[in-house]
Amino acid sequence: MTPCECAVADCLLCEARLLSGLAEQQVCSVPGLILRELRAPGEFLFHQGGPSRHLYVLKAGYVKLAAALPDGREQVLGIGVEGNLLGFEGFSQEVFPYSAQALTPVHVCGVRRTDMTRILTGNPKVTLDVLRVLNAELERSKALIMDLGLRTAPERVASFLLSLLPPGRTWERELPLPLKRREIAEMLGLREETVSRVIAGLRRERVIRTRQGKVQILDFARLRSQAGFSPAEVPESRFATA
Amino acid sequence: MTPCECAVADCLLCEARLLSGLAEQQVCSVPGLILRELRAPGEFLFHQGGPSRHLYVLKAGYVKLAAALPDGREQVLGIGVEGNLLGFEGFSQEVFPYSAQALTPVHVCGVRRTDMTRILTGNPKVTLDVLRVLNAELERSKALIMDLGLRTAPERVASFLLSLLPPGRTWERELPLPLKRREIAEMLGLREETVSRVIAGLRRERVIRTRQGKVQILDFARLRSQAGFSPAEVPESRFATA
DNA sequence: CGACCGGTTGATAAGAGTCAACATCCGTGG
DNA sequence: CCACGGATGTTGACTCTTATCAACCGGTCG
Repeated sequence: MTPCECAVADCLLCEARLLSGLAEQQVCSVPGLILRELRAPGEFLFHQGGPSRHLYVLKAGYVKLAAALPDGREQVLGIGVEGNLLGFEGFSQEVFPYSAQALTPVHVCGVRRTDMTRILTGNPKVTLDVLRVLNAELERSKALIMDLGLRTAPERVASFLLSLLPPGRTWERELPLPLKRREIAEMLGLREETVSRVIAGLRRERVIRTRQGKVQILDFARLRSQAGFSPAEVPESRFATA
Repeated sequence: MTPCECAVADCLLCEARLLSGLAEQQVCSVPGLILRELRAPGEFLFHQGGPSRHLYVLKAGYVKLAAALPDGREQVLGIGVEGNLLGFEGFSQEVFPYSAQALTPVHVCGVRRTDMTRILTGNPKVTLDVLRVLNAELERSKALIMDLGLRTAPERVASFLLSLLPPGRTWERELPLPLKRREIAEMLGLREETVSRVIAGLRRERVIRTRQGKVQILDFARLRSQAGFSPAEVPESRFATA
């Protein structure tokens, strides 16, 4: 019953038990089951098309999830944050349908797919948690679909900026923005130049302030109205889920 | 152990057992647990923003899943087909984040959310199945994101048409197309007129043939190349999952 | 028959993409 | 410590795709 050595609270995996040898023990303490990995910015956790032998739980850092078309066009499908499951689609498939690349120093726990199946079947509670996490991910995907399908460029950028806000907290603070213009564009189905222009506009209008990998929202109301949300509507955070 | 009265093979729910009173019995045979519903085309299974008291398993028919922005713009998020879970996001939320509307006569089984939790905790196997279905849905969402984020109008339409193909089967046959031009447009982030023009073009070029709620693919290779898929790549069916 | 709905087509406008130049930031090495 | 070089970000001029507005066709159903 020693707490998991990685010492992250509420970890899906750490909560799970596994019958190994004689006794039920915490998953984390079964030797060789969980591999803890550290990745530097730019490094890949896995590649689109590569064999999906592991699933990951993201413990710390930001990860870019992206898929490319054969001609090279790339779409950022989402940003993984602390607590997210990565490569879970590998659970029912042989190859990863997209790549995961560290944006910041990243800390993950990896589990072999086969082990994960065992863990899941033996831990209904964990499975329910996984269900919830997956559901949340589906939500985020649908939100991105809404952005791409029916918002204009300025609306998409505004919506994106709002999605940087952590759930409960209101704006005020300076927020980390681990994506380059290029990557924001690839996420929003726009071009780098367009994103730059829109952001420049927002800056001119004193709606936001940008500073080197950080953004500060100065006029929350205006940003929200520009994003096309209803006055009351609080856009669920699609980014900082942590 | 009487087979489920709805007589659909491989139904997630029917496979599940539930401890009710004294004995474990099939979920379907517990009176009052499953409500079977029949909906006419145009009718809603549930509304965006409405309270999510039930989850549904779609047994037969097509269902349109769509969400609207406060200003009325509507995005079709996907098409539900036989075997799909509907309103499952309600599992972790109080209100449905989108609406579900029958496109054809539709047959669903509904379960109260609270009952579903009980079913899931007691049936690890079912939970794994649900996981897989949810995963598949995530895939479909990501595929739509790819369409919206980096394909042009003609590419989107081609990609959409290919997504009508059932998984294993090759083209040849005439395929059902339960969506109006308007709805295709709402799904692809385009306008009715644009979809119409692109389809007209494909028809002129003898790539497809259209006839009253049906499409026939005449030139599979050309359609696939127009969609921007790699030569080998078979686009996973995002539509007729059944 | 006439109204309505879904679909098609045309002319024009607007939004975003493209290409190209330039500005900034930052790390590196002299 | 400063100067250079590459990567990132900004801005401008022009182009092209797709949206918009409008008319029209063909079927269906009162």
